[in-house]
Amino acid sequence: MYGAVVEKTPARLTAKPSWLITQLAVHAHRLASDGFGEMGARGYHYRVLVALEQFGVASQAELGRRCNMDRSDIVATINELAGQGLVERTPDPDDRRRNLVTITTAGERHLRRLEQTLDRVQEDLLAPLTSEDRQTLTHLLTQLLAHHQRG
Amino acid sequence: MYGAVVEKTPARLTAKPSWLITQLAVHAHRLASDGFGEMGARGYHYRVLVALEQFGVASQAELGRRCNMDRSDIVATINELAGQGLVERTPDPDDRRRNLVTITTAGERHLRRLEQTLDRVQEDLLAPLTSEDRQTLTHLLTQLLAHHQRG
DNA sequence: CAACCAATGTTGGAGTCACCAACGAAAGGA
DNA sequence: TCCTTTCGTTGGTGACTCCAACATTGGTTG
Repeated sequence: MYGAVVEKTPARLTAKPSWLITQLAVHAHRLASDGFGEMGARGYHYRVLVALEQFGVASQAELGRRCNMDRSDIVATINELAGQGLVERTPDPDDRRRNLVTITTAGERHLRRLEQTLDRVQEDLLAPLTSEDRQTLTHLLTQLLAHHQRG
Repeated sequence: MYGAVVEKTPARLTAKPSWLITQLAVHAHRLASDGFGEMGARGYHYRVLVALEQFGVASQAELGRRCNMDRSDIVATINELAGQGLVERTPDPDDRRRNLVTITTAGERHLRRLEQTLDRVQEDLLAPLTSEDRQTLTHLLTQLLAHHQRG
């Protein structure tokens, strides 16, 4: 009984924060994708809906900046969301370059369901941590992210 | 002077650990990819080389388990590494299903350079944190990752 | 006003990473 | 011997990130 020899991944890897972060991101992404996928959505959809619900009508370029998404990816996302009747895209009368994107009531309803799914994901993701540890982790990550979004 | 109106991303997003982790992973990945890219490598190459150097000769399936990679992605990676003379692939005489993959001295040299690049990445990534905070973060992330790789 | 520059939406692509289904060959256990 | 598992391989898919180019429009400056 030597115990199952679960193949060990190199310590050189597991010691590196970049490894820990990216691998954990894989799990986070999988959890979220599974949940979103069940309702025909994906991460991009959620991001845009949240931004719309939080700040109201916005141009596509604004949405891109707020959600950390490329303009071209916004186009595709809005196409999909509009196709499902979750947002509406109308030309801005004050600036004919822009489109104004609004969330519909169906979109808000959809967002609420996505939100619930994502809350469960957070729970799963942080399951082994005490609430104090979760707070510490969130604080450290926030610090790091803030630093990298400016510099 | 209202200050630059840097478009704010929704608090609903920035409060979620899954958002923080995945966005930070984006930065980590970008930093690492930039460094690796300058020497014609990518993450998969590094992972495999580290595993080989740490545990010696291994079959492709073993490498996949150690590096958290799909068997099919191992094939492509070994093809590329072998094409550059960084690893060698030879059939296992004791098990004719397997290939034995060995790192070459050129591979070890290449790995050392990748390692240096990645060390700089860790520095960049964690720049704003004290060494104590870094330790805390590493500990928390390790806990989480361990949990999600079993369950 | 004219010339220039910046922003916007859009198209069409790229690369990385993760993952899946299927296959033949080979090994191992019942 | 059958049955199952493992292995390497091929050939995909999807999500996310990012880039280059273009025409249209807005704003600014000479």
